Amino acid sequence: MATHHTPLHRAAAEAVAAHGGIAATDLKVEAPPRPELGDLAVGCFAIAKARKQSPAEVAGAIAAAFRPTELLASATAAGPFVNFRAQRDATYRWVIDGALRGRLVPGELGAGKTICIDYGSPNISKHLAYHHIRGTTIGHALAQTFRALGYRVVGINFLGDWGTTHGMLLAAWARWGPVEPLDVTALNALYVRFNAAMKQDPALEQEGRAWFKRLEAGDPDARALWQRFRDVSWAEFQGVYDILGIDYDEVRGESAYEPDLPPLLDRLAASGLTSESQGALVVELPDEKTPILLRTRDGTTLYATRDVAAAEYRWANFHFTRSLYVVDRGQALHFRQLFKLLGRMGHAWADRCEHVQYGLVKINNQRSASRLGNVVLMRDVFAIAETMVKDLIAQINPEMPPGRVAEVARQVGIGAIVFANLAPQRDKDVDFDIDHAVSLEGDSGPYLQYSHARCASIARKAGAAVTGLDGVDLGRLAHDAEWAVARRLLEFPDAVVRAADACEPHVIAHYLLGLAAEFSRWYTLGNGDAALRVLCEDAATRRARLALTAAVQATLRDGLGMLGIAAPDEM
RNA sequence: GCGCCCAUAGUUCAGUCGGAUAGAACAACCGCCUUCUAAGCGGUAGGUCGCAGGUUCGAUUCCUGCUGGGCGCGCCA
Repeated sequence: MATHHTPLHRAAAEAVAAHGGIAATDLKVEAPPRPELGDLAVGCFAIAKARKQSPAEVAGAIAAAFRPTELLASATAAGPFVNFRAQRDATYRWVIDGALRGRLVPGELGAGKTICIDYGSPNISKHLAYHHIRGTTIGHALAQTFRALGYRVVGINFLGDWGTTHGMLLAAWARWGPVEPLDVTALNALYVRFNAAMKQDPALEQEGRAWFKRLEAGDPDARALWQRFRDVSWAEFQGVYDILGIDYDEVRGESAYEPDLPPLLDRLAASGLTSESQGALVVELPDEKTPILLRTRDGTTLYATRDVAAAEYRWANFHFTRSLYVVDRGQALHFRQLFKLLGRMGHAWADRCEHVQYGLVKINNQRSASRLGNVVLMRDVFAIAETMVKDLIAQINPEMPPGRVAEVARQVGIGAIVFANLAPQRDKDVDFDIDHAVSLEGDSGPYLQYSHARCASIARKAGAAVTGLDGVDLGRLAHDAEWAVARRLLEFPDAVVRAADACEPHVIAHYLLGLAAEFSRWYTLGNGDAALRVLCEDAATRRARLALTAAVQATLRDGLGMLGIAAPDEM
């Protein structure tokens, strides 16, 4: 079952389906491997099976019976495939008009649907280390993508601000505090020191647990100190989110669910799901070797307990179509158990919850972890990237005013880092390497931004911006390189929908690389032949090429926006 | 031991709801700045798609086994 997102794809599928035997929505419409074969291809395998004929026979019959339509000019059979050629004028019109009006992607797809996305969600009192970039950028990209498709998105930062870890910090403060001025670096150092000390003296662990128990019991001193740690941490995190352009809809940490936990535990006990094991409260789950723990033998709650409460809160408040947890793969077991538990509690919406997992960011081939202290900070990598871009601009574009340089250097530097984290599939581990993370050429964020800046530069030089197709003679777009660009634009809707369905932003990242490459090939033709430039002599041709350029620019801008990457007009 | 994930060019990665000659980028080599920004473009070279079976008209894609690597497996999150 596939839904087609452009009228051309629908027309091609219908032309084949009209021959009988299969529904248009069951036909895959794709681009042929080589442009000389055609613009859209439909394989006749399924339909041939249904009709008990050979695929080539069916393809031949469909091609022979084909009559041109407003959108499709011709159909030819090539073995088991029917290859269609599009009517170029009509296609240019649909695709350019759609891109200029931001309506290439089906923006009504998510109408009336809500998607909760839990992403980022760092622990307070710890650094935002570089490895946090992965989940943060993937989650933000998904939020932006679903928004573009018309979904109501609730971006949630489920701050890790509760649990034994925070008791340990209070214990560390009691031993070695106070620390002034207080910032996340100081808090993180306390945490690392406490973990190191705990290795020497296991009794410290109990100290940490005792402090968390005091915190959970509402001890005013513990609460006040915890609140301060939380405020200091959030201020730091927010600075980073601002740089990344992230604005959460909900910042509700684990602590927010604390009042819900006693009644939740009562309800679970009453349901008969829970049992006691070695002093802890657990729930046994089908096909799981280990139970899920909800309360320690000390009587304090756990991550899983608060996750149940948070899931119920999200359902009660948002009635989500999907509830996504963008969290690293290491927590796969936890989420599998959590969702099973929600199901056993009778929540029919449990199967709308998805763990959107991603691979590790490794540093020097090691897993980075705050508690070990072997971290590279996100801010430090940002700073390196900005400096690299600044140097490059000084060489390439020395006339750019200094204030503008600072802004663009940040946009491009951050863009490079964000793109490097979004380009591989989620599941892949990525090794941190500064040159790779801040790649400025080849398949990179800056390459996309550069292509966008070139489009913008052409528009600037042309004077008036193209806002519509009135009076534009699209028949002037006669070059195959221009057509190749339009064909690529035609694939944007499907790329966006696929990215959203699979929660895979890299689909968009790779689509944009292809679009930028196609545009760059076209653009470069003008280097050798002035008649092939967008800003050529002939006014009517210039208008048509400007419209196509504007469509590319808009699509790059929109696509980069979905990835959470800025699209500067010059660089 | 059990579970989950990964394995494609020297390197980093696309392609995998089975389908037409497996694509980019980086690195190497050769070209293109009187050029709308060369952060670019063209070309050459580089692949037994980890191994072995199986299903199929057809497998890099699905299934099984194996090898190699990663992660996880009750009181952290």
